[in-house]
Amino acid sequence: MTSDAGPVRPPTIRTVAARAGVSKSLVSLVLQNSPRVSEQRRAAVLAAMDELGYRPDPAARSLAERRTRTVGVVLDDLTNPWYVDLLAGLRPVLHEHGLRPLLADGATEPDAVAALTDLRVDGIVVVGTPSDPVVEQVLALGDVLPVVVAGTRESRLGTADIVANDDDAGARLATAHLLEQGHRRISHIVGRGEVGGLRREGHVATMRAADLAQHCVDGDWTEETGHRLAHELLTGPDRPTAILAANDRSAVGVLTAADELGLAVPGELSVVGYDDTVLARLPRLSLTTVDSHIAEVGQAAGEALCARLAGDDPGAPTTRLITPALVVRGSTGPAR
Amino acid sequence: MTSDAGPVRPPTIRTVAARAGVSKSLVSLVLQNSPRVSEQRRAAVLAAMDELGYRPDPAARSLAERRTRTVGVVLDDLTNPWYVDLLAGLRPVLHEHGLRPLLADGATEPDAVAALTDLRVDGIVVVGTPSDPVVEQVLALGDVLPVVVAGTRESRLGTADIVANDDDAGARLATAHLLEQGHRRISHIVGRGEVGGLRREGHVATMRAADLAQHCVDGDWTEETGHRLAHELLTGPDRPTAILAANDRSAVGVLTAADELGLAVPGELSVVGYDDTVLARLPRLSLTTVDSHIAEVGQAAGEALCARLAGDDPGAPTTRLITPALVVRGSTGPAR
DNA sequence: CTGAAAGCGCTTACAG
DNA sequence: CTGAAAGCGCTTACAG
Repeated sequence: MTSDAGPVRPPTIRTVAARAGVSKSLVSLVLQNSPRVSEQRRAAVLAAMDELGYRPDPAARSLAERRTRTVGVVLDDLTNPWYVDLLAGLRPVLHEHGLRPLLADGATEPDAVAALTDLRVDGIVVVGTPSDPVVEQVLALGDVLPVVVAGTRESRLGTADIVANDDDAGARLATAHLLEQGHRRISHIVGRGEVGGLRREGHVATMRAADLAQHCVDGDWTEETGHRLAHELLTGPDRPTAILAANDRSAVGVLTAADELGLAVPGELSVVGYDDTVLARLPRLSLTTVDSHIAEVGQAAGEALCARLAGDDPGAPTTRLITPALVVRGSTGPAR
Repeated sequence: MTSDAGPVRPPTIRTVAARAGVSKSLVSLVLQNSPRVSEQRRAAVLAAMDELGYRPDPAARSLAERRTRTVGVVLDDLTNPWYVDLLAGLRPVLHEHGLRPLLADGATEPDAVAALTDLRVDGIVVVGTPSDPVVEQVLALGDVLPVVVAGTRESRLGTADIVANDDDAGARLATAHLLEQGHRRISHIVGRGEVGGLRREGHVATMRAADLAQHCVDGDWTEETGHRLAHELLTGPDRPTAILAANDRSAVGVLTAADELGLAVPGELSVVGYDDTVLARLPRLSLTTVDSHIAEVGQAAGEALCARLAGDDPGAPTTRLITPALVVRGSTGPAR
């Protein structure tokens, strides 16, 4: 027969103190690795903690410390592997610094940033192109909270540190690759926002340097739009021999259009994506693309935020660009 | 010139009480929608909150309430779209009940469950086939915390509620579809764990009912293994005319093997996956598969957990199975 | 090097 | 219907 004392409460510093024969404060000092504790008592306290299975209560700690050791991460769409890969780089950095990520979906939840500040996060990482409400709320934050933008250069967020892939350079790599393969009629399906603009600039500059006409059409990052635009491009006059899509998802739409039209890839059409997502790596797609080293972007973003939180970097907002790399697969070949 | 009063502290119930001219406790009662507050004072308090932009501090609330309104979600691999889709169903349910999910990676972090209990989560959802350490830790929990297993039937976790796709039924649907197409030599690439076993059973039972020989080979859910096993099957004696893979990822490996061997799909080989992930929907793959209605599984799991937390269901562990549906695409066709 | 006390911002009985 | 008080489990000056 067990006594009916209700649910057992987990041990507290008080329990630990009693067991170790010291005061509550001493336990707290041990918890924080304070040097002002004798080795003997420290050992006694640690032993007591171990025996009792003591674990500090995060809520109590947050309340007393006036910080939560959590970081808000605003993202758009976890379905997009791009975000998942970036998180894979960000998460370990936060973990090493004793911080936990709290995810919020900026697309479905317009008040994502407000929701995070309600949770008293210590800082915020905005991942990818932020929606207008997100930008507004971040600006409204002023500088009460450190904010880092990861994965996109967002000029409206002037007070935030920025870590992004060098989209301009990536688009240059991709375009140069197509030129080397002898392509001259190259179309570019542009992406939205500043990232889309930067990729277009890199493409256009490279085409111009080669004295070639540029042909850009406005897309929106989605497979559907890539599909539709590619269909138009491939059935119109002066059919391009190569299409540079703003990202892998658009490129997948391009492949679909080519398949439907019976155009061999890369025999009759070369296709390049951007991001090197899992899609690009599928053997059936085998998409030439640009690896944006997105996990590295996430890692650098985490480091930037931790530096701000540590307070050792009170300087002006920084921008750090990660250099991308071309990944040649089966969707590109010589122009014929 | 602004006064240098340090960082402004957010308003507390004390601030609100002062502004509304009431006591702290009254503010707290309003916060909890208590009926024992006069309309007039309630209005005054709400107005004060609004003017001050008051938001309750979750840490303080957690500490006083002795619960955190958070739910630990143990998963294996966010890279797998299956998990993301399940989360999409789970998240809204938790949200409606004022709960927040805290994600933990059971694969990379062996102590995931312990980490979550350290955070004082109110309950736990184990998603997918749990690793051995996860099972051990959940069992060690006893019944101090409600646990729901989502997406797999895990017999070792006898005290937990279970919500899963009816894998047996799904495998029957898939196999029946192949039989209808006239296939007689069908191989099955089995998945690991209980889910793999259930899918195999459904397949085997259907084959047996049709008086056909079964041919199962052990896989492990991955593309690589699917690829390797399919290669063996397709180059061996008595080449199957159809392969049922345990999941979409394995099926992608099968497609790759078929492509390499120059076997037309579905002309010379029909391929079926399971899960209806984004992979299956790619036009270039166009994979016939079984939709496990995984978002619905996530939703039901959330509801089960909330019921436990509400305490209105102190009964024995429940098991709820979601009925899957066949999705016919381009990777299956008549046997020739 | 150690301890007693105040405080973090809430909720919850308990009196009135 | 309302208020004063104690308490949740921790940290942080402040004395010794």
